[in-house]
Amino acid sequence: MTSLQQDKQNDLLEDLKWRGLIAQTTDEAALAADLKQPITLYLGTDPTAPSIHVGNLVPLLVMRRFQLAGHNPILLVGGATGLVGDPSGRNDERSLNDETVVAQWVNRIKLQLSKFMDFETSNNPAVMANNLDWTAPMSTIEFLRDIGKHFSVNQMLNKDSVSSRLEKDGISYTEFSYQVLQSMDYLELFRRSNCTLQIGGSDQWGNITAGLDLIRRAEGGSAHALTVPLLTKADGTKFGKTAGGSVWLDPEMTSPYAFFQYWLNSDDADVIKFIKTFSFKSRSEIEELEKRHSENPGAREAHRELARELTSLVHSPEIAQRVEVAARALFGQADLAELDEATLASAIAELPRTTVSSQDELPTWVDLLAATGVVESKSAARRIVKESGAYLNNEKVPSEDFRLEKSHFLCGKYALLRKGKRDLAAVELIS
RNA sequence: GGCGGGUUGCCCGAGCGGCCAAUGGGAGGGGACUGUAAAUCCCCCGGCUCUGCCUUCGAAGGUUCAAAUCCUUCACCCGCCA
Repeated sequence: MTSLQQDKQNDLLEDLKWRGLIAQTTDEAALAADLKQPITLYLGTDPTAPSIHVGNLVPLLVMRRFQLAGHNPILLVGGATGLVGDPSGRNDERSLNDETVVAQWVNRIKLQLSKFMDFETSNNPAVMANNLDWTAPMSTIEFLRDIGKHFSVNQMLNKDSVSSRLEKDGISYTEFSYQVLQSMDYLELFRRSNCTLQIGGSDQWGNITAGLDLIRRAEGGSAHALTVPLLTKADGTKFGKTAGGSVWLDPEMTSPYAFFQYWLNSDDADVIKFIKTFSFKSRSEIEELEKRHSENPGAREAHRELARELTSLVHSPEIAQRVEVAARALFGQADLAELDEATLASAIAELPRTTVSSQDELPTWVDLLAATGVVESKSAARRIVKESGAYLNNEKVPSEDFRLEKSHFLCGKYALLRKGKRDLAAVELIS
């Protein structure tokens, strides 16, 4: 090993700590010692939706930091556990998803996860795994004799994810068993790949340590756990959620424009924490940004950097560039009439939009806004006008029955609808 | 299997025959102030062909001039007993 690599590995835990990315670990000194050599570690993600969201990104990027430091990452997708449902962090029973649906989600999520890790490097390429591969073939008898025998129900009941549910509406046997399945994964990867570290969100602590117990009982082996804190926001609302739901990585589910805007609109009080969590900038770069941010938060330099870096990472640098230019063009400062058609077209491409035919009588502003899907109903659109939050090409819409005219279309083609300060949509006029 | 309690709008939760599109809180939305922040204050928050009309209070029937509110059946959830 080169001395450079050695430095990197020694710095890893320190760097994670500084970034606030460690909630809990098993014996930290022992972990630090083990990390002096490349180790194999894994992160599991269950397919509970067709896409992962920004919350899933937190431990995923920690995995990336481990790979950059020379360790061997295994990304596990929960083809089996996703069929069962993790009770952790939930106060009610999940509804079961259809097997074929979960299988589709597994494939989509694999694809998404793979973007964040290097599978090609000769040193320590990332590996993908699916726990369905070893869970599905196992018989009930094997499960009960070889695995179940190592679990004490008393201990299982004491896990927070179970006990909190027992105090409320109860828990099914299915979800109660979840911790056993996840433990089997860790055991399997320990045996197969000498995987000795599992990473997860802090709600996974119970499931991970259950795995450590299983490894000890079944193999007499020892391994580590490292959890990442649940990311919180200063205003107490959930990280990664907007009015419309989660912020997804799939561009069909959350447009890159909306993705960029999510970060750009971060609370001042959160932005540095987010940068530490997600950014691959160096410590000194981040400290410099933090200084500039506290001197002049209104300039939003840190916000902008965060939005750029993450949109580049998740989508692409080209897309990041495009949505930023679009936002600049559309956000008020510039006179819309002065934008050339190409700029306008590419900016509008990022927005929710609808089309109207120039043959027909042009609809009202209310009808059009509803058609773009920015509001749920025409009543909602009317309310916006009534409350004077409605704009057409940055000019206030005067009345509920305000109808568009041909002259409103910039370059003869596009009209920009706005609801409130920052919710934009577009109308395209087609012949 | 028996007995009891419950199922109300995005969430929590009042209402318990007419005054109910349904109190209150949270979330969400618009405005003012700002910086496409936060906090604060004001307003809104089922739908529509919108001074009126239509559809909602687990589902389906019924009683009544009138039901979220009463009755019947069904479904699901929770508790206690077997």
